This record gives sequence, C-alpha cells and structure tokens, in this order.
Amino acid sequence: MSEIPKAYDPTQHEDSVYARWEESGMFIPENLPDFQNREPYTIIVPPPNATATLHIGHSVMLAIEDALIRYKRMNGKRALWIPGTDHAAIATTNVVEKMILKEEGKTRHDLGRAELVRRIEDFVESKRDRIKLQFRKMGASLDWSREAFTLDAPRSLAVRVMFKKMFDDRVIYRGDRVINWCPRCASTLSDDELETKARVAKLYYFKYSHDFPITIATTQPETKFGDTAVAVHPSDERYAALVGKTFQVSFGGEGGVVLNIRVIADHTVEKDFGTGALGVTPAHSMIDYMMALQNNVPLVQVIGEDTHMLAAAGTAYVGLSYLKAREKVVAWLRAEGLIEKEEDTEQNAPVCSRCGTEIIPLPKLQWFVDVNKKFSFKHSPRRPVVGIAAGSAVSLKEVMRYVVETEQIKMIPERFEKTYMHWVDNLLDWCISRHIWYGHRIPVWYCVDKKMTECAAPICSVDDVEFCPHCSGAVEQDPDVLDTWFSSGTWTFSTLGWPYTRVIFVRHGEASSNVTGMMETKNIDAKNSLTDVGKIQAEKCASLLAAEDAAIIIASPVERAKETAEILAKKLGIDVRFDDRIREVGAGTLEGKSITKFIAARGDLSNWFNTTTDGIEPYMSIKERSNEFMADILKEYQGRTVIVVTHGGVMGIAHKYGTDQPDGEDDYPGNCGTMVREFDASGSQSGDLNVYHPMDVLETGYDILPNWVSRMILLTTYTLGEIPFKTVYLHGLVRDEQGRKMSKSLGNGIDPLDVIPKYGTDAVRLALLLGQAPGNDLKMSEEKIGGFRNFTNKLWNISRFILSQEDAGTESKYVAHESIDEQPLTVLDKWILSRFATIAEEFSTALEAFEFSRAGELLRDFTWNDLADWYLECAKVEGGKHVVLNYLLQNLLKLWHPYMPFVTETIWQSAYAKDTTDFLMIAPWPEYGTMARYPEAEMHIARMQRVVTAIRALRADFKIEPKEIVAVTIVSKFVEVLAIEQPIIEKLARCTILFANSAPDGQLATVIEEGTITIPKPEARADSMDDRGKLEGEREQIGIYIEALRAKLSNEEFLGRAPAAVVEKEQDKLREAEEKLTAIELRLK
RNA sequence: GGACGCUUAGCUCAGUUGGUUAGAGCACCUCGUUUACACCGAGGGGGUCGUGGGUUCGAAUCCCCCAGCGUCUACCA
Repeated sequence: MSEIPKAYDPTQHEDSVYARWEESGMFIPENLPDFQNREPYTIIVPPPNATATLHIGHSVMLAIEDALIRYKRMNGKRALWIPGTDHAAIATTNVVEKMILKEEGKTRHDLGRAELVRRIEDFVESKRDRIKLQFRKMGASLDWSREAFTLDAPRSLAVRVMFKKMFDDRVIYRGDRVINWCPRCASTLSDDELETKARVAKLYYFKYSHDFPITIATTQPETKFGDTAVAVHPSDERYAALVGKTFQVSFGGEGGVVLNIRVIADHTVEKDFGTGALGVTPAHSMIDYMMALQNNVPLVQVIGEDTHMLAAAGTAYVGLSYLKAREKVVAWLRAEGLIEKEEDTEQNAPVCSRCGTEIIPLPKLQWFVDVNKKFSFKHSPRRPVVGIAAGSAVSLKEVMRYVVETEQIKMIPERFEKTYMHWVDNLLDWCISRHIWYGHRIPVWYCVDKKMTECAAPICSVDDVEFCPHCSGAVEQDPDVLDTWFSSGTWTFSTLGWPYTRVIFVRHGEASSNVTGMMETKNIDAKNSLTDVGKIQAEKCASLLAAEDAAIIIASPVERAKETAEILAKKLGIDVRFDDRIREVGAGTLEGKSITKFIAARGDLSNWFNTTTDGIEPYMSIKERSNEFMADILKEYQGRTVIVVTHGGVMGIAHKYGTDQPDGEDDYPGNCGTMVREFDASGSQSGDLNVYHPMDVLETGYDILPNWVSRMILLTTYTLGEIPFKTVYLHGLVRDEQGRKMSKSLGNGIDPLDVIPKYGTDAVRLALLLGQAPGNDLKMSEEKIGGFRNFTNKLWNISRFILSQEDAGTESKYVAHESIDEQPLTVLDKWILSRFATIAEEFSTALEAFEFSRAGELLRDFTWNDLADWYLECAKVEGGKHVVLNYLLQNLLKLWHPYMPFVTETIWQSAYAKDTTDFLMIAPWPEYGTMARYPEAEMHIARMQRVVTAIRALRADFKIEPKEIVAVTIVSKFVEVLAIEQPIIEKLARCTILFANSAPDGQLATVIEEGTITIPKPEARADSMDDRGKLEGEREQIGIYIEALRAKLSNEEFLGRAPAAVVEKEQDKLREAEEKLTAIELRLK
C-alpha cells in the first residue's frame, strides 16, 4: 500500500483516535457488548491536585493503569476506570494565597474567610479541566461520566456522614495537641510546610532550684515555666532512685511560679546528651508532648499565640515576649547561682516555609481519629471483611493490620507490606483538623451562649445546624477544615454512590377496616382508627426500629398510617411528617365497599395499568406519585435512614423504585411489617457500590503508601466493613538520568507535554512501562523515549509490509482464528505460529502478575527478532503468506494495544475494522489457549537460524564481499531438516549449498552444533586467509568447558544428590560439546 | 537514630521457587541502498554478578559481616 507513509507520525492520529474512542462510549463499562455477563474490574485514578499540570509521575500512573484496564477490557471484563481530582486543601491554599499576596499584596486576613474560599474555588475551577485534557493526551481510557472531585457535593456528603458515624462511635474526639504555630502568619503549619534553619544557640545547664536534685539543660529557659516532669533514661543508674518522685520547686524568683515536677523514665531520652536528664515541657515541644501523653503528665501552656508569656508563667513574666522572658529567667538563674554551665550548640530550628519566621510549638484543640478505640465492627451486606465477626469490638489499628496480614489486601511488591505494618504499629491518633479555610469544614457546631448545661457538648450533624437544640440560641461552626486525606480516604466508595440512603417501609398497624375487609381510602375517619391490636403492632415495630438511626418518619395522611407513624415517632423520639403522595390507593365509587369487590373490579395489570372502571386509581397514577415522592425524599435525605409509613398497595409499588423489576403489585407484608431498601446517590438500588466495590487494583506511587493507601484501608474497613481494594500495586518514582528527583527548580524534568508531540504518546508509554520493576525507581531520559519511538515506527513498517502483500481474491484482510487451520502450513509458518502462541501466553501471564517490563520486553523481542528479522525475511522467499501474515498482525496488534493504544488502533482502523463501531480497543484478546503449538517446527527453524548466522559470521570474519554468492559445504547430521529450508538459507546467507559427507580441505570452516560449515578461500587473498587461529581458540574454550562437565559428572556427591533431570541435562551438554570438539579437531588435523 | 531497599557489561536494567558457557536495550567497533523500515539490516567486542565469610554436590540467586548509595521516618533537650 503505497499510500501509507514510510514513517509513523503520531501527531496525525492520536487526537482523532482518542476522540473516536470517547464518542464510541466504550470507556463506560455499561456500554460494552454483553456487559451484564462481564465480570467487573475496577480501578480508580489516584486523584491529582485539581490545579496540577500533567507531569511524568502522572504519566507512569496512567500508562500502567490504562494498560491494565485495556487488557482486562479486551479479556471480557466489565472494565471501569474512574477519573477524578483532589482539592488538596493545604497545597491549593498556599498557591492561591501566595498568588494574591504577590499580585495584590493582600493576606487572607485582609480578604476574610468567605472571599478567600471563593477566590480559591474560582482558581480551582479555572484549572480543573486542564489536567483532564492532559489525561486524554496519555490515551487514558477513563469513564469520564463518573468523574469525581474530593470537594464536590457527593464527596462532601460522604465525608459528613462518615464523620458523624465516627463521632457517634467516639472514634473521633477533640483534644489538645501541640502543633507548629507561625506567629507571623497566625496559622498552624503542617509538617511539610516547615523548613529548617541551622543556627547556633546557647545551651544552659541548670537546676530549677537549689533543692532540686537533677541538673537539666535547655536552649529555651523561658519555656521551663511549663515544665511538669523531668525525664531520664530507664537504664540510667544516676537517677534510678528518683524515678517516680514528685518535687515542688519554686521557679523564676519573685512573681515566678511553683512547679510540680515528676521524674519519669522514657526510652527516648539519651543518656549521653547534656546531663542525661530532660526537662519536659509538654505544651511547647512535640516530643515532650508525646512523652507527657505516655506518662500521663499534665500540660501547661505558658506562651500564647502572640509570642507573649501567659499568666501561667507567673505575674512577673506575664505579657513579656518570650525572648524578653528568656533574658529575665537567665538573669534570675545567674543571680541565684543555679546555672552550672553555658555552652554554644548547633541547632536545626524549624521555620515557616512561607515567611521564614521561627515556629513556636503550641497546644491547640484539634480533632483526632482514635486508632486504638474499640468500636463495634459493622459488616457490609455485600462483601464483608473475612474473619472479623459483625459486632466484635476492634480498633482501627487492629483492622488495618488484620486485612493485610490475612492477605485480603495484597501488596506488590510484597516488601511494602513490611513498610505498611511498621507504619501501622507506630501509628498515633490521626489529627484530622487543619487550621485553614479551604476544604471540608468540620461538621460540628458549638452553642454560643451555653445557657443550659447540655449546651456544652459539641453538636455533630450531617445537615447544617442553625440554632442550639437545647437552648435555641445561636451556634457557631467549628472554624477548621478536615485533612485532605480524610476525604481522599473515601475515594473508593464515595465515588461509587456511597452513602446509601436507607428507606424502611412500614405498613400501618391493624385498623378496623382491616378487620371488616372494607375499602377505606379517604382519610381521617375516626371509625377507622387503629385497633388495640394495631396499636400493639406499632409499639413492637418501634422497638425493632430503635437501633436504626432514622432521620425522620414520613407517613401517609390516612388515619391508620398517621396513627401508626405517631406511635413510632413518640417511641423513637423523631419527627414525623405527612405526604399525600403515599396515600392509600384511590377506590373510586367502591369506597366503603368490600375489598373482594374492589379487586374484582380492578382486575389484573392489563386492565388496571392506565385506565380503570369505577373510578379506581390506575396503577400508573400510583406509580407516578410514589416515584415522585421517592425521588424527593432520596434527594432530601441522601445518605440517611428514613422511615416511610404507608399502605400495602403503595408499598408494593414504591419499594421497586430504582430497580428494573417489572410492573405489577408485589406482595407486601402484614400490618406493621417492614421492607428495607437501600439507594445510591442516583436513586438506584443496584448501584455501583454493589457491582464495583471492592476495587480490584489500587495503583499508585510508593511514596503515598502511608498517607493515602493506609488511610483508605482505615476509612473503608471502618465505614463499610469491606476492604477498599484487593491488590495494591506500587510503582517507583521517575528520576532523571542521574537518578535525581525531577523538579522544576533543577530543570531536569521531562515534561510529558513536551515529549508527546515529539515522539508520540505510545513511545512515552513504552518508555515508562519497560525497564521498570515494581516499586523500583525508574530513570528516564529523552534518548530512551526516542528508542521506543523507533520501535513504534518498526511496528508501523511491519504492518506496512504485511498489508502490502498481494491478497489473492480475499475481500477483507481480516483472518478468523479458525481459518488458520485450513491453511497449508510450511515448517516456517508452524514455527512462527507456535512462537506467537507461546508469546501471547507468556505476555498475558506476565501482565496478570503485574510484570509490565518483562511482558513488554518479551513482546518487543518477538516482534523485532522473530517476526521482523526472521519470519518476514523468510516470507519473502517462500511467498504467498498473506493469510498467515495478516493473522499474525491482527493478533499482534491486540497484544500491543494495552501498551501502545494509538498506533495499534490506527493500523486496525485502516486494515481490519469491519465498520465504524469496530475498535481494536474492544476486540477480544487472542485465544492463545486454542492456538496450535509445533515444538518440532520450533526446533527445526532454530537449526536453520543457527546455520544462517554461522554462514553470515563466516563471511564477516573473512571479509567476503556482501554481493558475492558463496558456495557453502555443510556436513551435518540434520541434512534432512536443513534441506527443507535450503532456499531460505541460500537467500538469507547469500550462498549456494552443497550437503556433503566430509568437509573439503583447504576451505575456511566453522563448527556449530549442527555440524561443520565451510566456504572456499577467496582466491585473491587465499594465502592470508586462515581459520586455524579461530578454531584453536574455540577448541581451547570448549576443552575447558568439557573438563568442567566431566569433573561434575564424576563427582559422586553430585550424582548422588542432584535430581536425575539435572544430571541428564549435564550429560547431554557433555555429549554435544564432545561432538563439537571432535569436529573441530578434525578440521585442525 | 530507626525502618525498608539497592550494588550484575561504558550507561539503564532483566535474571521467577539455588541447576545457563550470566541476558536485553542503549552506546561502541566492522560491514552494508537486497520487493516494509537508516526511526534500518548483518556481524562483533565487552561482566572473576560491591568486599569478605558461610550453607550446599552446586550460589548472581539462601544466611552473616563490612563498604558504598538511595528512600521514608524521627531528630536532639
């Protein structure tokens, strides 16, 4: 096909191919052919910051995940890959605040909370689409219809519902914690917002007072007003006798304070530093704080947010800046003669990364997830965690450990399980509040006036709270927002429709009409109130529902339902309201007549569906009003539990909302019976969570294993009672040629957006997938990408050659699997088909095992060596191979598709697509299991290859002109096999062959496994040509080899202990080597 | 300081449960316009598998020591 260009130009095809895929809808699993019968396979993208630009780290993640998803999709899976972005609260806030400061010179305090949040949201909105476009550039086959954002409405609801659940379970608590405080920014800083500055500080050695037995050392004497303990190492004999004692000491002179100092033993204290004793200031030091927690020592704050001393520091010091206070304390210590020594010491002081101000550790009220608190484990109704009984008391830490220990979650590579366990074992309570404005605001309110004692408790609520439920006074929402990981930790289930809304349908209790069997559908008829039995039924029902944390009761206004609902409401202590849309079925003129008569008049569905006799309400009318009702309450009470009290007939229709169950009145329970149904955010009862959770693979970089992966395991097992995913695959980080991290400041980064237009997305993907072991870092260079661009082009040209083969009378180039069997196959054909079947299997197996690099190398070697270098060249000799060639190509394209989707789809479209809906993307995977294998043909062709290579080497060694056809003599015991391939050997090695019983003297020889091959010496240079040197060298080498083999085979212990198969193999090797040696010696005689 | 890794050809890396004369790509050298491809083809050179010890009939592979490098995590009162 001369119209196909010689070189593949990716820019010509990639965007349009992606657009066609997306238009086809096949990224959405429900559009795949026969999707109901496909087994689900789910991956979710680790959400990049919404304001990010595509970088090489995203590329490697997308390349791996897309390869998996495409492979599984072609293998008949219901492949779902969900995209999304992260609001990255702190990082985004920093970017925008910096921008505003630079452009307008304003701080966040100048703007105020509402304005700053609005500005950040605008900024995020303006950047959010960019990363998505760039994901498309990578060829990622993502289901864009399910796109999510960690701060959008569904995720906000999920976060609030989850927070409330944890709050109610007391897994979340509020407590003091020492945080990094920047006095200039008036803000807390997370650990990654800190930088360290080296400085020299004065280290003072002193005692608190003359009657205190231990000397301590510090660089910050002013904090000592907050000391509540002195810590020493447990094995330190100097202080052993004092451990456990408490001393009262007055400190700071007149206007100072009295300290209560307990001596505690802690392993973190170093015996050899300073005096080996450490004054513990829990309020103003992180490690002191940890020590205080473990030793149960109180915390006293002495420095305020404004860097001035607080009242707890004593009347003489309060109000002084901490530096002034330091001077004053030191002066007092000196005057008292308490100082033993002063020396200079080097320190790394933490400073604010934004303004360089030294941070002050301060205690602040924060929200925590208690990882050790036992809670009652809830089971998933779907695929619960195995081995933890529902209702058993467990802690988050225990569950996190358990699911990985029991391999319910597997990590690849396995060694990261160790990292994970180590992390879990050292896990402290997770501080989830952040003192910034952008993010999920903590769903907790506080009563402002606190008029009643109950008002003191924080109010946690899914819905916004407007006034105090106790005193009806004003409330204020907690000012802080949640840690980003708290929302991204819900990623696997909040993106699949969680929280589910639970609707409990309750049929009214027994009424007098139930006893008489009369139709009573209107309402308020005192004659038709609940019977005594009905009232007892309602009471019983209420106690059954007590465990359900229902938000509201909604009831039909018809008397018997109304009455039932009111009994429930009273007992459960929740509100009730009435909705006419779930009233009883209209009886028309049969009102007050018997039910039997009513049913007879109504008839079956065909009669009742749209129009009816006697004014009876048609089925569709009931369905319409109940559907409308369901849609409304599901929206209003999303994620909550709602009790709906109505009538049997309405219940029978309404409970089918959100399913595809056929129309018709279903059975409904007896009086006060219940039906429980769960609905996802879209109002479906068969939603995504049922189908796609747990996810199959969580693929991400190993650097966020603790931050994110662990948090997802924590939150998912707690919230759902399910694991979030079955396998965690961790890839390495991409580095530059010198192994450095890629960064903007170093300018050493490879920007995918630069190299994609240059080399094509397929080449970039190959460069990221090959040469990378799981969990190992990957060194990347533009040369490497260039190399894979060459391979892309090679595949293009292989296709070009195959598609140019004359196709005698066949209309389509497509070759069905079966039609290969009808082909007359030569040994050569059998060889390549057999090789292909083997490679297809090995490639698939390697992919299943996440061995992306090995898989790719296998396939590349097959494509380049076996197919291009050998089979194509041989096919030119044998001719007439268009069927086998096209068969190979179309299957090869399938194998390559997960790695290089664009070039393979482009070729498929131009050669094999049957119509415009035929995409390689959804083509079935090659059926390697049913492909014939020909081991004998593989052996024969291997012999042929060795002979060709030997002749070529002989020519090259003795500088035979490339154009010259040489007369080759072959002495071999495999003549029969080689003779079949004679034309191929002659063409490929540019020679004529004579098979003989002995090699002619005076010729140049080479000896291989297949025998002795000779060529005549070129006449002009006959004298200078000598093969003796080469042959002697080989004789020596093989001699050594034979020696080693003989030694091994005469070793009794080897013979005795090695498996028979190994011994046999060694014997074969020896025999072969000896034969070769004999042949060489024959030539050297 | 703690945890986890890595060290195989000039460079980047494979080497599955110990049984090859240790492989690939790139780079290098020689040759080459043969019905796809110079983003190519043919041939070739190059490694005592970081050091030392041990287990074993047999170690790049398992164990220990040491050295160098890397990542994460604590950090010094």
